[in-house]
Amino acid sequence: MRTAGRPTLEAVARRAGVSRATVSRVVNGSTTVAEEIREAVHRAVAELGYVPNLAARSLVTQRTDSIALVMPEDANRVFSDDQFFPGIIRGVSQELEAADKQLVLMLAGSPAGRERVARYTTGRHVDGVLFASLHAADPLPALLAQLGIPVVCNGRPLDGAGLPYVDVDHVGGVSRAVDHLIGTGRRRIATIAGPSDMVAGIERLAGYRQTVAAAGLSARVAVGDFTRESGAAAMRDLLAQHPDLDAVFVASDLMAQAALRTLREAGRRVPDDVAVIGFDDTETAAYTEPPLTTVRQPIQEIGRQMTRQLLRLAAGGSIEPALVLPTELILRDSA
Amino acid sequence: MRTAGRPTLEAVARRAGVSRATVSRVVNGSTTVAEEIREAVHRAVAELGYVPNLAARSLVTQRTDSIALVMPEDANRVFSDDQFFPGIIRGVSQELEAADKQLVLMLAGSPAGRERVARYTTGRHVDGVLFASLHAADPLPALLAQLGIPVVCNGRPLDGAGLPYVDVDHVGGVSRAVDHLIGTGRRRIATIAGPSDMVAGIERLAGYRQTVAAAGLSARVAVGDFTRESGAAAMRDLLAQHPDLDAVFVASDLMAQAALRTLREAGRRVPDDVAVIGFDDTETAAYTEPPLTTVRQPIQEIGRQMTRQLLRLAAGGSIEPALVLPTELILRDSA
DNA sequence: CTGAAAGCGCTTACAG
DNA sequence: CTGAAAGCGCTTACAG
Repeated sequence: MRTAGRPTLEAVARRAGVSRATVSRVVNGSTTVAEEIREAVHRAVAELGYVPNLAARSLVTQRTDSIALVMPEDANRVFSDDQFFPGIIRGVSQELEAADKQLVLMLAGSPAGRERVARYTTGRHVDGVLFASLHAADPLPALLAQLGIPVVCNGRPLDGAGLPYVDVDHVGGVSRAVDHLIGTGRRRIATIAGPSDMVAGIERLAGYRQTVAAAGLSARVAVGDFTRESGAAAMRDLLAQHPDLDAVFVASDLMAQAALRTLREAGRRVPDDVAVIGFDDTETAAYTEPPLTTVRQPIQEIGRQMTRQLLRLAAGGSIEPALVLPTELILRDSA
Repeated sequence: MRTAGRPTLEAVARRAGVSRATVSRVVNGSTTVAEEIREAVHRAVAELGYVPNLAARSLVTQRTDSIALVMPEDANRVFSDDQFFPGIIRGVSQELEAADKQLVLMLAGSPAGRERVARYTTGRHVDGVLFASLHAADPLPALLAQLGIPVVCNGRPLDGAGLPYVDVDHVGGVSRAVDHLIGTGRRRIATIAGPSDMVAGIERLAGYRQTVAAAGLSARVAVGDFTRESGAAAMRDLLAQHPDLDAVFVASDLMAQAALRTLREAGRRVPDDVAVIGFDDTETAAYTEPPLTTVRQPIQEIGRQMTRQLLRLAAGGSIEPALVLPTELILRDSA
């Protein structure tokens, strides 16, 4: 690729008849430059089509004006039609756009991917790192934080390292859902839980357990991994083991959609025979058959808040160690 | 943020008792370094936890090892549960990961967003630019190409600038779909087209028109913009204007899903009263009610091919100006 | 308010 | 095979 044509600060300075320092000041919006000089510089910039070389700027400012969003997941999971990660990306983009920063997206499902993330982020190529999800006690976030890189996680980190995070009120949402099932007369309430190595899986299951227990009901649990296939398999298991169930709380909309289909195939009517409640309130929920009652979590807002926290941190400010966003029960036809 | 702790090449050189040049060679895998010196350097790197500063490297190499994926769309469109963009992102990520490059994601739905993209990409912060979609005769890709920045587009650019692109065989796919409808006895075949400022919208409509015309049938057209809401509205229009229709080819799965629901609400049975065929074959298609017959396009493969082309271009190689991937009719229950 | 100069952390001809 | 030196394109104290 050519470097040839691209004008540098130097060229602008010559053209405007000023020093490089002055051009730099004007380009960076310093107000201490005389009006007419500023105009001359702007003219030269326009005439030459000057655009600052960001690598050079980064080298001296030690800032890159970009941040990384790490998704420690399989590409399959991230870009199935699960709306979770896209929602996070969208929230992050919005805040970043407002702050005029760039988004570097990093998938890190494989060991090689994690290696790349570590290398890249510790290489100071970004001003901070956002983790879109976390599995088990992933050491990477704490490692980065230790190297002085600002880090914010989605979901409370399970390693207890005290990193800042944004999360939602899983337990409150689930218990409202289960209470709704109980309140409408259901007594044999099962759950399809999320993965047990993720805080979302753990907490939603805990919410279910404590709510059924509080009502004196027994728990019936099958476990999925938030994918549709796992939801269908879990629903089949539940039907086999607890053929008398009359309701199921499913820890994600996608798994719930699969559960609805499995129930239909098994000849169970929803909600007449079995009531179903999901979790997420992604767009899919309104288009299932029947439309899905679900616990809404503000996915996009999670992305936005994480980003705000990170930018504050990167700017040297201090932030609250945890932000917990509310959840809400959305009633449709499935329960 | 601190610069303090981070070791530089200089530090490694001192520790290993060699020059910076030598360290640089070892770090970059040059083979012309004596075995024992190389080992000493590696040891020093490990002991110090040295990671190259990428901005400094970029400044001299004029490469950034990252590429931008631009989505000139509303965030709404990109991250609704339309699987199109996520599929592209996924394909791009995979190829980039293999090439050890970074992905910078840029939404550019708004004028301000487009401005940012122009500034950022012309600022040489990336080695090349991928356009995930294009509207009307967008001048941005040609502008970048003119500045010497490698560009590859998804879909044939409508400005006729001759930029390299990757696309799918829209017309072939659609005509197979419409022929299938005709072959199964449908005669009053409508279409819900995509946006008329996008090549995918234009070509799929053209494929529909020429196939019904070839069969001596008349066209019934409503236009959507690939979102579900637009699909529902278009379906209502079609029912109002052509209550006798017995089939509809819908230019995207998401619009088709909405059309299915609208038909159901209108009391039409699918496929008995009205046959429906979509386009995309995203995961959603298998989960609609009834499961959707659709034209599959290899979305992820589009992303991969675009990326390969771009990397070749960025490496100074030459590429084919156009790559057209095949489409395939997937039969399910809706037609 | 403006400029000369140093320096950010690398890579790469060029000698030897 | 290795090192001294120049240079990539910026920003920022420091003087004046």
